[in-house]
Amino acid sequence: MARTTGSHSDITGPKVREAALRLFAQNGFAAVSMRAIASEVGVQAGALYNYTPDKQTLLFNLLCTHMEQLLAAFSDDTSLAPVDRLRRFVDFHIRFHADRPDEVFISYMELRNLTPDNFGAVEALRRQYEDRLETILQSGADAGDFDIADTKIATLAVIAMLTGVNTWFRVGGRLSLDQVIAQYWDMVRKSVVSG
Amino acid sequence: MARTTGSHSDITGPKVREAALRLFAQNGFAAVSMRAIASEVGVQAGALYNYTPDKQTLLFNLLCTHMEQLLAAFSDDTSLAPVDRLRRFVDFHIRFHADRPDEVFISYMELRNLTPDNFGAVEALRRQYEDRLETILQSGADAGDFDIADTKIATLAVIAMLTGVNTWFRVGGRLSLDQVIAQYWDMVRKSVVSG
DNA sequence: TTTGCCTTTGAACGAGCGTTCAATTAGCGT
DNA sequence: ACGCTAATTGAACGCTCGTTCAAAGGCAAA
Repeated sequence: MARTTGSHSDITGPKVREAALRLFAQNGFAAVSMRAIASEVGVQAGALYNYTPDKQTLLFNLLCTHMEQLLAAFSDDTSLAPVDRLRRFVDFHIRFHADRPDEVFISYMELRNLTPDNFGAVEALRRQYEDRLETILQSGADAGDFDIADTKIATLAVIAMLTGVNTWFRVGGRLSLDQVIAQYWDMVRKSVVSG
Repeated sequence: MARTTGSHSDITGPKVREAALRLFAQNGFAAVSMRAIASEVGVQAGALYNYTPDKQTLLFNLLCTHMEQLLAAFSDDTSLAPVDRLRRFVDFHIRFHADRPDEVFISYMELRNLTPDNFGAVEALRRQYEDRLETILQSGADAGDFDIADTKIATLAVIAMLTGVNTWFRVGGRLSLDQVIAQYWDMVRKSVVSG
């Protein structure tokens, strides 16, 4: 049985993941050494291997956890009108991603550093998230509320547009998050509603 | 005077840049060794240093060249109506980027591997390109053709949406490039025109 | 106080890294 | 045919990499 009181494991474990997340986001997976992560945590490199079998798995767990939290955090409300479901999605997506810039960054930048198996697992989670939006767009198209030539393309277009916020938005900048969300919602709504 | 006929320099030089571009796009700058590039070209690693002072400059030149070609390739026609100028921009952006997936990829993924000076230079070029679009949006807003709360945000939103095409579009896929452009133009137009 | 396990250290491993450079090759101008 | 020089080789430099592991440390239970 693992020790609880006085165990460093419960402290060091999260610190390892936090340091890896920050450093991967800042410098890129390939450019961050295990020694650099260990130094950030305050231990020697060898100690990291109590918390991850290897560097690859460390990255994979960060990406997987992020995607799972993303999926768990959004719940569609199919009783609403499609336009309101879409509004909720836009609001959620921008807020959730603005809260987690590092996780979002590595989720887009470090996919190629995953082994094929790990990449497949993360891709499947991402596709699940995209499907949530596509379902909303399809509902609106079926109801005649939306005018969309191809819902798959519209899904990817909207997500790309919304996720782009993360490349420039900073808390305390010229615009508040609410202002940003308002404008993006205006653009997204107009881009899909029937003309 | 450099030799021309029979000189390997004129052959090896471009081959080095092409190999570096492909490998950087495929595996990431940090994960590609000079020996890997040399092997792709068919020379030893030392020979690369006839064509670049170092690995960093090799990356910088690829990004710089790409941005300069992008700026040189698009010319706005201010005599057209704003909506037509915007249509031309959307068409150009998607086509130009779809033609150069590797260049676009490294231009977004490898910015952080540039030294601060080199990063600044590439960023300045990128901002120039963004300004081209913002000018168009501003003209349309001034003329009352567009309804845009903040032209800077709209600029970034549109570019993010359009550049997102590169993450999934493949020649020979379900949709032709013309079909893709048509739908993106429809969405972009609706997202900015007066409602 | 002793026992026993969890945690960490610190050294070591083989490998690969970017870069340099003297020596060699090979082809053009003469 | 020869000399010149651009182009390339191949070895070497010092360094960092991910990972392993025997040894040591430290805390809880007995």
